[in-house]
Amino acid sequence: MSDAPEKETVTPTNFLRQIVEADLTSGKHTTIITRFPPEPNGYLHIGHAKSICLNFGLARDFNGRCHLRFDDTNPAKEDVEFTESIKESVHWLGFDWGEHLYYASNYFEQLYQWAEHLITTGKAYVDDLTAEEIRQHRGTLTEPGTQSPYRNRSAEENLDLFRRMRSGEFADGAKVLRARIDMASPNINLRDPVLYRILHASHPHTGDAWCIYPMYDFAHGQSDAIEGITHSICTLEFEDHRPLYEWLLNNLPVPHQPRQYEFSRLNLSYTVMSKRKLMQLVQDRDVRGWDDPRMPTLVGLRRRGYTPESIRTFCERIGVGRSDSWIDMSILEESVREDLNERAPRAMAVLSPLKLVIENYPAGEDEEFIVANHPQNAEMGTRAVPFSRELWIERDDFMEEPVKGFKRLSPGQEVRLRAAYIIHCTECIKDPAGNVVEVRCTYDPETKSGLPGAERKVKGVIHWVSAPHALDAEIRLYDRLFALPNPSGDDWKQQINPDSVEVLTGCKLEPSLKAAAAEKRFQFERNGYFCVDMKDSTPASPVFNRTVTLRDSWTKR
RNA sequence: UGGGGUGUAGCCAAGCGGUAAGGCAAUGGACUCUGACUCCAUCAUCCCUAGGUUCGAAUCCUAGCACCCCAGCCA
Repeated sequence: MSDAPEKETVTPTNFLRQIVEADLTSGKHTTIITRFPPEPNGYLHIGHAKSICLNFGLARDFNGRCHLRFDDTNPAKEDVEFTESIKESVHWLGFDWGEHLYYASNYFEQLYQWAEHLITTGKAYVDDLTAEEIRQHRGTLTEPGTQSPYRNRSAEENLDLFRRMRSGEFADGAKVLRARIDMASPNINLRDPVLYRILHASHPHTGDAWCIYPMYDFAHGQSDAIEGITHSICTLEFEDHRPLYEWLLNNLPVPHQPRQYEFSRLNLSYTVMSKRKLMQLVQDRDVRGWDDPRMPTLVGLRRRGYTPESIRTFCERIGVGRSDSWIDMSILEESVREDLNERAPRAMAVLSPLKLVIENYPAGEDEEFIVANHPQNAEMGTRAVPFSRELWIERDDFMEEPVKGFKRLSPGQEVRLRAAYIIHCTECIKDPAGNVVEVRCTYDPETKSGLPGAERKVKGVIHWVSAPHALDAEIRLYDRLFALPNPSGDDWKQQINPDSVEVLTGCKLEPSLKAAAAEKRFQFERNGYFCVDMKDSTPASPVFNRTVTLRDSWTKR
């Protein structure tokens, strides 16, 4: 009956969606097939999430499919450790490749045959030049390259040599197979690119079956062709490779002609995204591992408390384009807040405890308040929160001499204890050094939360935890990993934010948090969103990670 | 000084010759038993610059300028 317009979730368009739409309506394709092709040499990060959401999202929205393909052509750098983690992260993010799990290494035999085909047709040759010599012959950006003296070997000789390369006759680096294209091409990728190199290394997936391995360029397009990929989407730095991608497809009897499209990779402020740098942070112990909650890896974000939904929302919001861009961290942060605000049950936790004593509350007595788990969603239920004469409150919620605009507790002032009573501060007690160690106050029994007539307005509301009932916990406060928006240069590690993690012990939690399961997320009222650490937390000594703070329009001033 | 790209608000990003969507950030206000949430309002006479075509240009043309990528037997 409502006239309210449907709240439709519009997926923002982008040039790739338009291409896919056009290809489908024109009949160029009846279904689309995309792929996400990680190299198993590291953990997935938020930049990969952009690609995953793009590729799997396109397939999902246009009733196609998306393959997960490991681009495992370099056994020197790859490891099974990474393939399991990658699969888990893709699933965690919410995508499923179904039966379509592939490895480029599954195509090694076919690729080899195609290499022989190239040799036979005079379009590839075995080169004996060293890596250094090949580099010198390549020319420069402004000068053409020069031909290798081995460039004009006969097809028969090349075939013989290539077969002997395969059989293991030569040492690493002794020979390579190169495409014969154009040493004078202005596109350096076309100056007789290396197709195969000798690598006497055991492969995580093919074992010792091979001692020659195809280069990326010789594996990727053909793998796309074998799988029937219609739209092969990669990042901008591969744009220069597209002529080579197409040259190979045009010169080989492939079963299908995929098309490559490029988009700009994600840059996120205050963090780093390159695998090399992430690896270095882990190896140098600047962080506690790939899943350190400060890392932009998916395992790190997960441990930090980010939800898969929030990361998908983030990827939708930032869009897909071709211009270099730096996404502000606040977009990622706002994406989790939005998700967690709706889904995280509320609880009270005091991070930096200050004792508060209610002088007119009978000693030794206590009571329970039934508190809603979510202020806007009654379906999330209620919980019992104990109250007593001695409470913990946040140190920051008391100021002996309040600054202008301070709405919390100070001598002579009153404030509401969330879900409980209004209290009036009488005095504070200090240690010999002058530090406030205890706050004294009185309460008004008539103002008990929920009581008729208890809605008297007070300027502030603070959270609290009953001291005798409190649970002790460790809480880890995380902040951005780097102090500068774009950590770069040789001294990029000098730019690590020294306060990127602050470990608080002796924090006080309300007792309902006792049985919280690993990864369970909460909003600690007025403090932020927190989750139970999936590795270090135990029922006896709980550990929480701060995912993100609440927006704060007060301390900002 | 070769080749390939990109330039729309502080950060992203729609726009596809008919008179600048949206999000994040920011600002002001309302509401509030979370200084949260929510809500309302403000935020590009202008689209890298300069010319040109056109009744009309961010969109087309020309010439510049700035920035990014490419010289791994990495991907």
